[in-house]
Amino acid sequence: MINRVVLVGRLTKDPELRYTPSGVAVARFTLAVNRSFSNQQGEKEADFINCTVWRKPAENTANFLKKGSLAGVEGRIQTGSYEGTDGKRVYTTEVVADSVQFLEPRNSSGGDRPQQGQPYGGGSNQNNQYTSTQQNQSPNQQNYTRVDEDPFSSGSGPIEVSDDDLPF
Amino acid sequence: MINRVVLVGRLTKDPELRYTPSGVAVARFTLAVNRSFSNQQGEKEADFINCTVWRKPAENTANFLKKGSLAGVEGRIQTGSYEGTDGKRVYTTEVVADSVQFLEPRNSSGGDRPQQGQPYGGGSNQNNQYTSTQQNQSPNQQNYTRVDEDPFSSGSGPIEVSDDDLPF
Amino acid sequence: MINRVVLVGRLTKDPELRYTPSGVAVARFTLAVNRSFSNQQGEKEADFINCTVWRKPAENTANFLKKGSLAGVEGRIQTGSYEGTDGKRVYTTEVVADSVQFLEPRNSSGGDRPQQGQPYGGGSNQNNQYTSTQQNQSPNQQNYTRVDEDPFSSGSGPIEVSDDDLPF
Amino acid sequence: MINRVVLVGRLTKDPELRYTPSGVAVARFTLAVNRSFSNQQGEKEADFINCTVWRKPAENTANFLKKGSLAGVEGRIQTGSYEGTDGKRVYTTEVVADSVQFLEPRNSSGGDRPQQGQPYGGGSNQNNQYTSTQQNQSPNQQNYTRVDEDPFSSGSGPIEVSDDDLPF
DNA sequence: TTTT
DNA sequence: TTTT
Repeated sequence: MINRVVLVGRLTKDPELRYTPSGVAVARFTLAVNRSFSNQQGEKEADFINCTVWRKPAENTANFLKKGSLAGVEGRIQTGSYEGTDGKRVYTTEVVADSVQFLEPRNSSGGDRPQQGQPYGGGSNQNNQYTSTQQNQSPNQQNYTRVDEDPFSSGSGPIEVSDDDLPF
Repeated sequence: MINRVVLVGRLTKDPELRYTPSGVAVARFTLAVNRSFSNQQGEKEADFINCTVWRKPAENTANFLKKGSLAGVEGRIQTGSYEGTDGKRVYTTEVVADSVQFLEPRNSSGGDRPQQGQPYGGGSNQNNQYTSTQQNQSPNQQNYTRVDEDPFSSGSGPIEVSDDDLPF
Repeated sequence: MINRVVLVGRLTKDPELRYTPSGVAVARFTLAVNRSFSNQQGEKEADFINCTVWRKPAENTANFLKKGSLAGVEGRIQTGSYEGTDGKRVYTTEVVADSVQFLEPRNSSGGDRPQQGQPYGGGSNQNNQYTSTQQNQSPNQQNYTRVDEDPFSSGSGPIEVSDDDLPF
Repeated sequence: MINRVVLVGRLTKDPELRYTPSGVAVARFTLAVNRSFSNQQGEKEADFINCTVWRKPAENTANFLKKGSLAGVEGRIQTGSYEGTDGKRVYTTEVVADSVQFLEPRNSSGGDRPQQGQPYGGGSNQNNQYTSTQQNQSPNQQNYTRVDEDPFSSGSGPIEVSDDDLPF
C-alpha cells in the first residue's frame, strides 16, 4: 500500500493555523497548482488542493508562507467524511503533508509576511499558547523528516519549514 | 508546478467503463489504500481514493482489474466542481491516472475476470456501447507512458495496463 | 528541495543485512523495475536500482523479502563517492528507502523464505547480535512512517515492513 | 512496476545540450538537492543527481535554465552500463526527466541567461549545431505531458519547459 | 458507497 | 472560496 503525493504550487490564501485541545498545531491551506496543458477552450486551468500539516511544520508554514507563496508539499492523500448540515454524508479528500517547503527566494515577496509574535491562532514559533480547537485526527500519525535548528537564520535559498523538534 | 501521485491499493469495486460521445474511453474506480499506522483506537484505517483513467488504459483497467485487485496508479490530483441537486456547488478531488498497473500474479484472483477474446471497446464490464456522457475534460490531456503490444501475451508478473496505442 | 522516489519491482537477490558497530541494522538489495516501453530492438529492458534501508524496516526486509519478491519502495536518491582500488573517485547513486512494502500475497512465493532465527548477518527480528561493519552513513537520518506491532500476525494481503518500533 | 522520481533542486552547472545523429535534442545537467537533515558532524549535505531530458524539453532546459537555477524534475531512474577505459564495466544511474520546470521568478537570476530571440535548436548553451553523438537510448521512450505554445510569452511565475510540440 |  |  503506497500513497505518496508531491506538489509544487502557490497558496491561494494565508495558511490557517489552529491548535487542538491538547496543544498540537495544525495548519491548513490550499495550493493552486497550474496545469501544464490547456483545456478545449485553450485556457490553462489549475487544481486547488487542500492541504493539512501538523505540529512544527504547521507553525513554520504559518510563519513563512502566505497568499501567493510558492511551496512544495510532500505527503499523502487522506479521505474522510462528516455529517453535512442537511444530514447527508459529505466526503472529503485532502493532502496531509509530511513536509512543506518554501520555494521562494527570501526577498522575493517582501513586506506583509506575518512577523514573529503575530496572531495566527496565537501560535508563532516562540509564542505558542494553545487555542482550543476540535481535534478529529490523531496528531501523532505524522512523521517529520527534518530538523531545522533556526529557520530564521539562513538568508537565501528555499527554506525548509519541516521540523522534528516538537515541543510535546 | 508539480502535481504527482503514486498509489498502490485495492479496487473497492469493479471499475466502471464509459465512453464519451466522441468515443473516448474513461474508466473510474476507487482504490482502497490501507494506512500504515493505527488511529487512536488502535485500528488501521484506509483512504478511499477515486481514480479516473482515459483511453486505452481505461479499457485495460476494465479488462484486467476487478474488485479486490491490487493495482498501482501514477497520476495527478484533479479538482473540480459541479452544481449539486440543491443548487449548491459541490467540490470534487480525484486522481487522474496516467497509468494503471496490475500488481497481482496472473492466477491469483481467478474466476470472473473478463476473458480474452473480447473486443476492445466492446469489452467493458457492463455497458460497452458508446454511451452518452458529458465530457468536461479534454481526453488528450492525458499522457501515456507505455506501449504494450499484447497485454494478453506474457503469462506472469504484474501486467502493465497502460497503453499508447490509441484507436482514435 | 524535494527528493522523492517511489518504486515497485522485484528483488534481484536476497537482501543483505548488516549491522553497524553501534548495532544499527542496514539492508541492501537491488530492485529490478521493468520498463513499460521497448527499446529499438523491441525488447523490454529493466532498471536495476540499488536500495538501502535502515533499522527495523531493514530487518523486516531481510525477514520477509527474498529474490524475486515484488516490493514497493518509498525513499530518496542519495549520491556519494568513495576511493576506488585504483585511487580514482567512484561516484555512487542509490535509493535510501524510508519504507519497504511486501506486495505479494502471503502464500504466493512459498517455501524457502528465510525463517526467523536464521542467519542473514546474524540478524533476525529477535536474534540480532551485531556484526561488525563500517558505518559511513548516519543511521538517524531515516524517518520511519509506520508502526507494525507484529508483522508476523496478519495472514493476508501486502505486508508493511516499515517500522518505527526501534530497539535503540 | 513503478519508477517515479520527483526532484526540486539547483543546477550545478549550465545544462549541456547535444543532438543525436538523427537530430534529437538531449540535455544533461546535475541537480544539487540539499538534504533536509544534518550529518553527524552537523553539516547539511546535498545529493548531486544526474538528469537527462530529451526533445523539446531538452531545448527548453538549455534555453531557460543555467547554473544555480531552481528547477523541478519529474521522471524515472534509469540504470545502464558502459565499458570503462580500463575495460571494466562501469554502472550508471541517472534520472530521465519527462518534464523540467523552471521554478524561479523571471527576473530573479538575471544576466547571462540566453536571451529570447535566439532560435530554438540554435540556442543551446554551447555547441548547438547538430553534433554527432552516440545514441544508446530510444528518444521516443519519453512521454511529454505538456504543450507550451510560446514559452517566451508569459512574463511571470514558474515556467513550464516541457513540451510536446516536437519538430520531428 | 468501500479493498485484503 | 482560489495562486502567479
